[in-house]
Amino acid sequence: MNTPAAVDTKRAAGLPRKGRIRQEHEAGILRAAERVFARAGFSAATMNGIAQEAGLPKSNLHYYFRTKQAIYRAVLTNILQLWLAPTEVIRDDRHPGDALAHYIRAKMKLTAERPDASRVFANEVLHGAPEIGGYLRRELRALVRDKARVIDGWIARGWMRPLDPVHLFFTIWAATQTYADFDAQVCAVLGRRQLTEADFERATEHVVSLVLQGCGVMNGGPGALLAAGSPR
Amino acid sequence: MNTPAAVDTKRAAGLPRKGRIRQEHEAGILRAAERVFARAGFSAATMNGIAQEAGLPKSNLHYYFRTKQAIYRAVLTNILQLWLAPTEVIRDDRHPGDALAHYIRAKMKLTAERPDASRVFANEVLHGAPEIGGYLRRELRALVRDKARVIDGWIARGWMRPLDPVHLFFTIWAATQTYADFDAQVCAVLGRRQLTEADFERATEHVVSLVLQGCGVMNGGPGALLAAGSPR
DNA sequence: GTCTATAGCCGGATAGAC
DNA sequence: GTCTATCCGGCTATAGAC
Repeated sequence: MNTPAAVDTKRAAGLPRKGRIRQEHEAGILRAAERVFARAGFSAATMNGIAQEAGLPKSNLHYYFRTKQAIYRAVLTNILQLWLAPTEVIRDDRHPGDALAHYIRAKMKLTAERPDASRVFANEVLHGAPEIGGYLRRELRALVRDKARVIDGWIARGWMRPLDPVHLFFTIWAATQTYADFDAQVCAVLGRRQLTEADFERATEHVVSLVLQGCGVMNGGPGALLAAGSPR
Repeated sequence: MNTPAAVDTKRAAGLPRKGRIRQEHEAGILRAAERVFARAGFSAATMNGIAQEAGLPKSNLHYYFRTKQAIYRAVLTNILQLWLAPTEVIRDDRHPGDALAHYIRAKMKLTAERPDASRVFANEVLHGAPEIGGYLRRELRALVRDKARVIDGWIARGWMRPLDPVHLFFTIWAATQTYADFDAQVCAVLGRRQLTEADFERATEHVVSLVLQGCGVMNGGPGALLAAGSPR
């Protein structure tokens, strides 16, 4: 929605080209909105709250986006692109120990760096994905089907034990995103006020080693993994 | 809040004993509220919606619970008890392959049978656990500490590989509850309108085998586990 | 204990001056 | 393009008849 491509589409349709100010304000609004939606969810989030977070008067928001829902949709569109990019490393010219470890690390990095994005997405799906349901049924489903075929290839070559690749994705998504979405619970149990970088490193190595060993692959790239799985 | 103990407390404090009608209506309201809060979250849920779901006029709700928040808290209290009960099987007179498999199956059974409870809990934690944060920091944290000690004992006896028991809990919770909380995403990817019993069985065996193998234990009780590792 | 009517507030959206 | 003032609908909560 904010990409050059989208701008060109609008221009082709005869709408005015976006000025620099407009682009900057729209981006600022979306950043603010992501924070507010993450904290409050869609309905408890207020235009006032977003406006304050963005440092603009409320009615200015309505100038750039017609409705609150339009802002929400734009935020989700940004997130979806971010979310699926890491799957790129899952390709059948790679070894699963390498590819899966990279994938999990990339997902966990996103979780650590963009927790608000994760929470907005979680909230949307938790309430039935009213806005992005179609996207999930089309693009996400097709993507998972492709990647599942790659994993089936690895299994056929004996590089990992037989398992259901689709459920493997569910588990990886859940295990990584829980550190953003359920942050409050994780902090409560760990006795932290907020998660440190060290916490995230520990969490990452935990998930990587559990999943790799769970899949029956144990050479996870540059050494780091074996530390966790050595005995036994 | 609805237990006999709570009633007695109130009586001791001089408040009127709960009549049968009152108990039934309160229970009906809480059941309805769980569904509505699960679908909409706290703020988008309306007293009107809960009243309709419960088959009562709106103002009747205010007779039994002073505020919407009071209903919400009562719903959460019920859920918390439900949620922690399955940890009971994690005791050091059991073998991890047995105990962990039972625990995961119990959690997944709850997820399948009480998805709304899971979603209300998820929504609460996702938004920073404003109501149950104290409970999580005290009771949940203490419980996890105890159970982590049990798992450390299993590791010391060589019954499973060394890993961080606390993060293991995070992973198990995430991997099981995702089938309720992210139900919309799971359905979209699987191409289902809603998850069948067979889907849940498959998911359960997937999580059990991934976690047990990931923990380096492979004798999971009465045989059932090994089936999951067979070809698809 | 139940229900109707309504008070009172809040938030999204808009009109229109600058 | 920006901002103030305001409308309007919907929500929680309560008052008070039955």
